[in-house]
This record gives sequence, C-alpha cells and structure tokens, in this order.
Amino acid sequence: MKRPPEISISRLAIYLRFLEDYIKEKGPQATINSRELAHFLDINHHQIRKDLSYFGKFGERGVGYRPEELKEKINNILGLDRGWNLCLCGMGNLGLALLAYQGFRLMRLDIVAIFDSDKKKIGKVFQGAKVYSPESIALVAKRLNIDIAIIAVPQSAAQKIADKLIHAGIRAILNFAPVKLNVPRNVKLRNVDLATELINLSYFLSSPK
Amino acid sequence: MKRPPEISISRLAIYLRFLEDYIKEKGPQATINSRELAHFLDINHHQIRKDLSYFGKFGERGVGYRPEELKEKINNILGLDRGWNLCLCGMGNLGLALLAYQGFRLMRLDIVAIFDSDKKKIGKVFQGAKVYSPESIALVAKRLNIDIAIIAVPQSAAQKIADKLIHAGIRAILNFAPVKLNVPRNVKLRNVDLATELINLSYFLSSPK
DNA sequence: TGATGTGAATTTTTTCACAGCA
DNA sequence: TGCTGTGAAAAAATTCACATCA
Repeated sequence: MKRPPEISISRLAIYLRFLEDYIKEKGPQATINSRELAHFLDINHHQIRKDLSYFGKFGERGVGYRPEELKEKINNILGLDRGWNLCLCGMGNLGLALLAYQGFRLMRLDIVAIFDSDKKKIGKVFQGAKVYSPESIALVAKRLNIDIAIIAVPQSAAQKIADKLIHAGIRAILNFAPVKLNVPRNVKLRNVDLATELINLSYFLSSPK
Repeated sequence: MKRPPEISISRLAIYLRFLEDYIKEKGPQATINSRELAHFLDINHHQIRKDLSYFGKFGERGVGYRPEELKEKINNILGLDRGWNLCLCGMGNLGLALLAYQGFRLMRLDIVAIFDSDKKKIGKVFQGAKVYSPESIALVAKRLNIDIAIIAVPQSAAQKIADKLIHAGIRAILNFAPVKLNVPRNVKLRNVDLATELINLSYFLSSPK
C-alpha cells in the first residue's frame, strides 16, 4: 500500500463532510456505495475507492459503505477523533470570522488562544479565547498545549510571527498572509491565498475557450 | 504548445507577487534569472521556465528576466491588466475581511456591490460598495457589469445564492461556504475551504512520520 | 449479482538534459 | 559562457478493468 497523495487527504475531508450531512438526512442505517457518493460530489468513483484503499478496507462487497462506520474511520484517519488546540494570530476581521465559524468546534478544532499586538485587545476574551501579546507565544503555547497555529496578520508581520510559533514548538501552521513563509522541513505549512484564487478566476474569464 | 495545467496559473500569481516585491526592493533595472526566482520561492527552476513557456518567451538567454517586463506579461496573461468587477455575497466577518483587503484593489479586482439579506444592512455602503438585497442580483449584476462573485454566506444559503448568480449571467464564483455547489459546466467555480485546510494539518500531526 | 479493492494503463505534472541563442 | 526554452524522461495522480468476495 503506497503513501496517499496529499490531495487524497483533502478529499477524505470532503467525504467526511458529505457523510455527516448524509447521516443527518437518511439516518445511519442506509448504506451508500462509491458510485452514489461520487455522483453527489462530482468525483470519479474509482478515485473514492482508491483514496480509501490507501488506509484499509471500509466497505462491504456487493453492498457499499455504512455511513456511520465510514465517518468514524475517516475521522480517525484524519486525526479528528482526538481534539487539537489551535491559536489564532492576528484578530482583525478575518480572525473574527474564523473565531465565529462553529464548524471547527464540531471537528474538535478549538481555538484556545489569540495573539494580537494591539494593546487594547490584549486581555479580552473572544469566543472563549483570551488575547495575549505575541511576546508570550512560547509561554502560552506550552501552557495550553497548542498544536496548530493560524496566521491572520498583515503580510509584513507574518514571518516574524511564524518564527515565534516555530520557536515555541508548533509544527502545523495555516497561513492566510499573502507571502511565502520560510519554515523548517519538520513544520507543516498550508497557505490560503485569497488573491490567488481570484486571479485564477480572472484567468479563466480572459483566456480564450 | 500545450494547454497549461491549472496549477501553473496559481504559480504565475505567486511569481507576480514576488516580482512586485522584488521591483520595489531592487528597482525595475535589475534582472532576475529562473534559479534565483526558484530559490526565493522554493520551487524547482525548471518549473518556473516551463510555466512561462506555456505562454511564450519572456526572458533573455544568458541574462534572465527583466522583472518589470515579466510582471507586465504575467499581468496580461492572468487578465489583470483589464479590471474586473466583483460582488460579495454575504457580509459577515469574512465579508468584512475581504472588503478590507486592499490587495484586491491593487490587482484591479474591485468589489462594487454587496448582497446581504439583512434588512438593516441593505442600502448602507462599505468600502465604497453598496449593500443590496439578494433579490436584486440579476438587476444589479447587469447594471454594474459584475464579472466575479464571492460567496461568503452560511452553508444553508450558498446554493440558492449560487443559482441566482448563475441566472444573472455570472460565470466565475469563489465559494467560501463549506458545501459542494452545483454549477453548470460553463461557470468556473473555485472553493476555499478553511476546515479542509485545518484537517490536512490534523492529518499531518497524527500520521506516523 | 453487485459493489469493493487493487494492479495495470493512461494521463497529467514535474523534472531533467540539452539545443540554441545573446 | 550563461541562461532560456523545450522535447524527452521520470514521477505522480487519475482512471480503468477486473478479480474477489458477500
């Protein structure tokens, strides 16, 4: 069994979300097969089975998958059965949007601390998370067992914050700042780049069909 | 010359951003070659040349690229030399964050209208964009020549808004709602899924190294 | 029979190697 | 000589075809 490509992981997350909705609608008894799942998600059905096959056997031949069981299995594969502690760096509008998004809580992704350099915000509590000065990242990260950091600060501050996070021992970072961050090999960095997404659309609209 | 893969377009956007910073720092005279560019961006240098080669010849053998010229060319390829009119659907915190992000303006991506069903917001103006009722999408989209729509509404409202946008003739959509939208083939849809990104990190942290 | 799971085939993307030009 | 641009090779991802099993 080969190592799954990273994009398979993203698709597992998609399957998981679908299964949750599906169970809510149809109950946990109904079975679902890869063709139906593929149809709903507009994905090739071979791909779904291939993605799952990297991790084991979850279906029943001639029948399909039991959604509740498959959901649990994917949850486990993705590491969502245990919870993770997150910190949010930068509490502007984007930070507020992330804090407000309840979907994270459901997956046991808890924002437990906020770092912001604005003195007026430090000490306040938003959605159950207290705001600390960026200087205290190392201290707070250790005390609160922070696993994952979200960078939502302006571009000019992003690398400095990243360095602090890495120094504090955080090994997974989601970066929203539009800049290429330098991180060591053992730190996992994912970037969400809103401008790049829009530029893709711009290209689509202007390129000849 | 073959069709470029979609991911090349995303990388062009990255090159563009880097060139802008580079020109600011070094001035438009200094040349840059693919190896340096690759080094800064942590990308293979063959890939950079290959990405560019899909669109033509932009460098000088033995020398490299003139950043100002390359920037203009990429701008043109990506369709950013003409501007685009955007609308924002849903004005919560995420919407506010998008409105506040000045990077879009620099690329001539202008949010010219906002659609929100909250009656208290309708009629108000944020960052130069007026808030309209979702019912008036068709009308406003035509009047303001809207090219691209951003969906930042709750999951439950996303498909309905998408249908309205498509009906209004909009052919490019950036979707932030955590749901798979159904759109016709001729509409370009890109999704930004924050939960999926975090789940990738969760997988990384929990998978054996 | 019907749907999974998977090795093989195909397609796509990345990387390489070098011809070609300043 | 030095670096681009590109066909070819290699690697990776997707799709296919089918053996397998309930």
